[in-house]
Amino acid sequence: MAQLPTVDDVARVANVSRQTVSNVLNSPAIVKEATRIRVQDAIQQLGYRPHASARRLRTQRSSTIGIRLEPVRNGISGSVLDTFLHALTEQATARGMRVLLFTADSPEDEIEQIRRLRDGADVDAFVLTSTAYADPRVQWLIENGVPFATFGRPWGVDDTADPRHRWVDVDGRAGVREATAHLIGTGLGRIGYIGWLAGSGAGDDRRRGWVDALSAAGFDGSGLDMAVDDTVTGGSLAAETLLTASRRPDALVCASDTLALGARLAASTLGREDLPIIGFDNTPVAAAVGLSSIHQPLEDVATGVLELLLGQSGSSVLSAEDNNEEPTYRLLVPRLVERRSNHLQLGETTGL
Amino acid sequence: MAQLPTVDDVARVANVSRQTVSNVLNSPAIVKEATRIRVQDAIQQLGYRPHASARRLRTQRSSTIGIRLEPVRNGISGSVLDTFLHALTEQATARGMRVLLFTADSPEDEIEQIRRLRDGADVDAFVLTSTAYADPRVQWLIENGVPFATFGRPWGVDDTADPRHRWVDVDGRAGVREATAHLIGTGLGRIGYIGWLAGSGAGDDRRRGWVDALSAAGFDGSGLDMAVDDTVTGGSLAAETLLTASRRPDALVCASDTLALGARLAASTLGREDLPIIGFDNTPVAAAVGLSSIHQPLEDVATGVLELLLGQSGSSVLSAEDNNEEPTYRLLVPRLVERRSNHLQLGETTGL
DNA sequence: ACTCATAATTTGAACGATCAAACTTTGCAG
DNA sequence: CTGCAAAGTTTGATCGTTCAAATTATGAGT
Repeated sequence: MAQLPTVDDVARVANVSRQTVSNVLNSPAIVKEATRIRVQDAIQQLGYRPHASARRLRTQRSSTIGIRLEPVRNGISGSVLDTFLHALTEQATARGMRVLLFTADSPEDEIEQIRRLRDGADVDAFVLTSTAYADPRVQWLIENGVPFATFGRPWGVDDTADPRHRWVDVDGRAGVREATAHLIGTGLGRIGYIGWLAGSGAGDDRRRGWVDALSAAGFDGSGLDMAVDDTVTGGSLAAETLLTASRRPDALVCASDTLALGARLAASTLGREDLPIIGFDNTPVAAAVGLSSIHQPLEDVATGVLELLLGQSGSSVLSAEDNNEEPTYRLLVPRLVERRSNHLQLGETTGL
Repeated sequence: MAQLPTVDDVARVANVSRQTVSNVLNSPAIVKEATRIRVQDAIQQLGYRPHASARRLRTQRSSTIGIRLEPVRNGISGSVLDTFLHALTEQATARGMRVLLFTADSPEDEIEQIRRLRDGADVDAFVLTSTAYADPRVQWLIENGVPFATFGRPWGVDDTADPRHRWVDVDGRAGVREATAHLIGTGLGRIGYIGWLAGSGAGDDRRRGWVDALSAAGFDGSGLDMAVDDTVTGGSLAAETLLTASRRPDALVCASDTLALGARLAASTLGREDLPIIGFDNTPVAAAVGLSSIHQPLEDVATGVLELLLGQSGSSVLSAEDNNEEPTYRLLVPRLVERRSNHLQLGETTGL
């Protein structure tokens, strides 16, 4: 295999100097048009592409974003991070940045991996997902002056306070509020809620949305909510408990599609195929089974993360210090996707 | 922020030359023990880490593997690639390699992206997933001498022929055969099969496994199989058709968990909660719903891919030419994971 | 035609590491 | 104590690019 062409090769063919070739690539405006065209032809002809490592060495920028790939967990909602990662990669590439993966066993290990990648000048900025109360990673990154942005709020601390923490999040509370209000709007009165155990930022936030909507409508939610692990079985058991209690809900809102799927299965088993159920995350599973769900605008999250890191249109990482009075966070609004249960659809198509 | 320390800084502190520091890092054996310790102390003290781009420029190796992140599709099986990606990243890191993501709209675009990353010397080798009949990407990579390995066989061409194509795959045929034989072993005679439409390598292969097992047992499969799109609805409709036909199956094997989930829903609707159903991929959804499934050893696939690319223990990419008579492919055997349907479990726990 | 500012281009140095070759030290046989 | 190979260490060059400063070309105003 022949060596890859270098700036010098291009310069020779175009009859200019190294630097002019470099200028055509990096600041075309300062090169005379005739020269620029000549150089571009030479680039085309030789199939030249700048050597990424050489450029990075000289500019002291890696143009690379690091992100941890979380292990596949309970899993139905795994597609959320997957979709986000896809959007992030796509948009980062469009801005001339690369996305590098790493894995870690724990927050501490994640910090260690971040340190490794940063010290090797491999990565300019990091994107963190799934932030928790008093997240140790966030604290470490701020203290060490490493540029980063998170998909997830700084739960626990005053959300908007620290401009050194740039974040994007989806307003789960508003989403659940809307979903609950929607059900109320269809004439239903007893809307149940199945959420996660207390203590997770996102979980507590979503539950508040349900409370909001009920009290706005003047309804009483007592005895209509459950808090369980984020598993299908958890959702099933919770739904079963609610649906066999004295005060039965006539619709359910769930903190995740996982719970919603469990609830759907339990409801069907109890002969309540028609029970309206709304999940959260709008996963492929929800789409497949015909569950309504609250959709997070993940592409917009990716856009937001990149804008906070790189500025409106830039392609190099801004340091956390030089923010120009812009807000350093974005709170996006999710939207409800309505579906009819596949159980019903199945019955209908059977009839044909 | 202070500049990161360089080899020269370490050399100064340890009272040796640049090169000795480099040797301590890259070939510690040739450095006298006393010196080595002194240098290592200095490295520790300064928190030195080699500048990745500088090293890559000099060595002309990026130590980076590129992989395309596919868009989230129909989706239940999305976790397969996710899990594989996680395993690959983890094992690659352990071998001193990085994993860089990219996206593409089509095979042609994927080739274009690969070319971009290769020409920029950003990536040493590529890992391809989801190979198809006469895959254009494979052909391009071979012709252009770009090192790569695929998760998926070279369908269509003689599997083992071309040593320039290094691949790892899971023997779906054997998996389905085993699953079918297992059902036969429990005394069932009419095992149905729901698979994909003809024309996909993996799909046709899996169907053969079902045929294998039936003919080995001397059973007749006619009228017991269906070919549909890989969707939950597809699985539902197929199962419904089979279960309401004159010759009804008393168990089902499916080409994916997606189909299996659909089949499970349809079976339950038809009052056949007890119908044994086996899916493929062992996704979180299957685990959640309590579906038996055929599990692909994705960690072993990642190990295999890296061994084919880097050799048994190396940490730099081997060119496709210098294979030492080793086979350039691996066909791994999946295993059946048995579960009892959650519908049943739900009923049982209700009884308590 | 002559300034002189500005545009356009070129040259030398540097980024931080490793390679290859040169040099110095060590250890052992004669 | 000398010679000489092997072990250990250092020096100079280089990877391909961009930065900073120096140089040359262009053109408007007098």
